[in-house]
Amino acid sequence: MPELPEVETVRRGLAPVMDGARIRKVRQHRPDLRFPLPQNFVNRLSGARLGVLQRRGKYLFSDLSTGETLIMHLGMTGRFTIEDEESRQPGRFEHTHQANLRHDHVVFELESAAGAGATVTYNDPRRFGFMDLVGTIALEECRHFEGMGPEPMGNGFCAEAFNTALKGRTTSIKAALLDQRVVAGVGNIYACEALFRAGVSPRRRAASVAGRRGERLQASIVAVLGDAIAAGGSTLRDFAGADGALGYFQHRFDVYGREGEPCPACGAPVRRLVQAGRSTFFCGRCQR
DNA sequence: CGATTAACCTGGAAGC
DNA sequence: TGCTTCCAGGTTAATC
Repeated sequence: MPELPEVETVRRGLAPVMDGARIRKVRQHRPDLRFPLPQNFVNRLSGARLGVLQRRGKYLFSDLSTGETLIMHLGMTGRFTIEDEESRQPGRFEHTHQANLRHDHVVFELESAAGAGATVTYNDPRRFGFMDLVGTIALEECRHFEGMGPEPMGNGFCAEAFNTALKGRTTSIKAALLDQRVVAGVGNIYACEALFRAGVSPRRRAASVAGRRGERLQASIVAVLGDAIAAGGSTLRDFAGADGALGYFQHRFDVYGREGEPCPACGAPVRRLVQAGRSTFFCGRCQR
């Protein structure tokens, strides 16, 4: 469920206990998530020291002292909980409402450089998330990262590159934004929000956006993601931000989930349509 | 070849 | 109350 801002918020929440920590033990409660967990997953992790937790698109990853890299994806409903082992107190990265324990699939028991213990639990009811171990040397070419588009908050994402990626595409601009090869990390919510901010119709052919509209849309993507990250990541349904507070950025969505409500810019009712099997929310008057 | 659709799962909300 | 239907922030194999 989480898109780039939420994954970045998760990264920031986990980093204090994961960066540089040693993995004492891993508990694996089932053989698979979306995919089978790697062979000997527990043994390949146990005893390893974690590097710095990083993010690429909607993926989290951390190098290990073993020469492998742990890659994690949250799917739609994946989330992490931190518990402080010594005090038995939930950490600041606790869900607002109790997660169903039967969906706690992987538990990392960690020990910081200072010797403090912490438990990081991965919970995922729908199991669309996954974890993988790949050789660190071949990380860029691994099946998860190969072909992924530029990081929207990085130097590689500029209007020129964005327009180039859109040229020749006959699919809708909405569907193109969801294609991780065009730009990494944008999902259904922020695709809708970026299109609204840019005043671009979600039904427009992607190729027809290249140009002035593409420049505006590229800037809108950066702006809306930046706002969401600054707000601590949006929260919706079963996802809680790093501080556990629900209802953060969700109140600031201009069009997503607001079918029938007035457009914040012109007052016309926000409309909903289905594209590529996903709901699109937009203003038919502001977005052309 | 690119573009769309169906499928993977569970749980919560809405409708009857 | 209980049952049914629809919907959900993602990805990808299968199909058009």
